[in-house]
Order: sequence, then structure tokens, then C-alpha cells
Amino acid sequence: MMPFKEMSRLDKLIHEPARLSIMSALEACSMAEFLFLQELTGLTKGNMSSHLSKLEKANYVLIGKSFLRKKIPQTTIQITPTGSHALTEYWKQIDHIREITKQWSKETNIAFPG
Amino acid sequence: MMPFKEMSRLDKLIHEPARLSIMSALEACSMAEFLFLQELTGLTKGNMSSHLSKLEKANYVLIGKSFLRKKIPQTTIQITPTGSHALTEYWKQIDHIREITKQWSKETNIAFPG
DNA sequence: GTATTTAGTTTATAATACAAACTAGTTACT
DNA sequence: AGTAACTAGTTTGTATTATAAACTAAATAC
Repeated sequence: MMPFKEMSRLDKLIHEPARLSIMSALEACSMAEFLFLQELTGLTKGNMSSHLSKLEKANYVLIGKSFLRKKIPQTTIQITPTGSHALTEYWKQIDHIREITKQWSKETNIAFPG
Repeated sequence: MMPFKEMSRLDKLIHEPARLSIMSALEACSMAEFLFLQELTGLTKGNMSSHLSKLEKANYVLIGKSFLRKKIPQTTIQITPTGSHALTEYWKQIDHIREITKQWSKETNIAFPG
């Protein structure tokens, strides 16, 4: 069993820490504002913006632009079913990797103890 | 509670999938040869070499060069206590993040149900 | 009417993952 | 003996990308 090749198949769009935090936050809220999300994650605006663009391009999030009282721009972000599924799969994959790594480790330590 | 900023503190040297697979493999074997490790991880030689250099510079692995029958070069790699500790901490951090995210998620869903 | 703030986007830079090209030595072939 | 091809890596170049700095557009303050 070769668990290690599995790691290279991790969804890199989600694996990146900034995006992992965005996706995790969005999974918890049904909808979030740009600035709220920024505060939660501690990212700069520029950073937030570009990461969100990537997530949007992959259809992991839905971005809506509206105006508060027809004046102040407000960007709201939601996770899509696709994104939610991808996040779930990501954690499943992490769990799977850890499990089979542990398993392989046990076998190997019998072969090469100490 | 703001779990999401924690993610940006993940040890990036370990987080990178290629290196995570190297470190996981090394944690299982007490010592591994370059080529064995390459086969396990599915990385190219160039890739292996540069990732190992980075891990060595951080003192996460110990690289030893010897010659088989005084002829064929053989590189052996071991994880160091520092590296082993870093890997353990990495998984701990992942667990912690997941846990507090789940917690935060629960709270948030009470505030914004549906 | 100018200055500052708000809510983002775009651009530029610095880091880095990756593979291709290279090195140094070994074995195979004729 | 001499050349070709293989082995075990390393170094170099390229392409991607994470990040922050600079910019935009509109609103409010003075």
C-alpha cells in the first residue's frame, strides 16, 4: 500500500491555508460579507479578493454584489454545493491519508523495527 | 473564537503535499534511501532533491551520503527529532483547527440558521 | 470644493513547485 | 580500448501563485 502518492492529489485550491480558512468560514455561515470574512480570516483585502476570484472561477463560491441603501457597495459570498462538496472531500482525503499512513507505518515498523 | 486565523500559522514546510508525503514516509521508516523515497512518493528526482534540501536546511531531516561497495553513491535520509516533532505538531494543529471550526460552525448556525 | 474614508480590484513582486538539463561516475558493448 | 547508455543525484530555468502595494470609484467630512 502506497499512501504517499495520495497526498499529491489533494485539492490544492482548498489546501492553500488562506482559502481553506475562507471555505471553512463559509461552510459555517450560510452567507458572509466580504469585510466580515476578511476580519475572520485576517487576510488583506487584496488577498481576499484574489483568493475569492479563484474560488469563484472553480464555482466553489457564489459572489453577489449589491448596494446598501443603493449607495454603499456590499459584496456577499456564499459557498456553493460544489464548494461544500469539495471541502467535505478534502477532509475525507486528509482522514484517509492519515489512516493509511498510520497503517503503513505500523507494517513498516515491523519490517524495520527500532 | 476565531479559528480561521490559525490556518495561516500552519507549518508551510510540512503543509506542502510533496514534503508532507516525504515526512510521513520518513516518520514510518527509521531510515530511507533516496530512490526508495522517490518511489514511495512518486516525485521526480529533481523535485525530491530540492524538497529534501529545504527539509535539511530546517533540520527536519538528516541526509547522509555514502558509497555502496565504494562505488555507487547512496543517499540515506532520516527524520530528525526536530522534524518528527514538527510533524506531530502539524497534525495536532490540523486537528485543533477542525475541532474549533466545527465548534464555531455550530454556534454560527444557531445565530444564522438555514 | 478639497481631503479622507470605505469597499473593493488590479498590478507588481517575491517566493516556490516543478521538470528539464546537466554532472560525475559505472557498466555494457564491440 | 573506446564509445554508448545507464545510474544517482544536483543545478538551472520556467511557470505558477501567494501576497502586498498601488489604484479606482464612490461617499462622507470639513
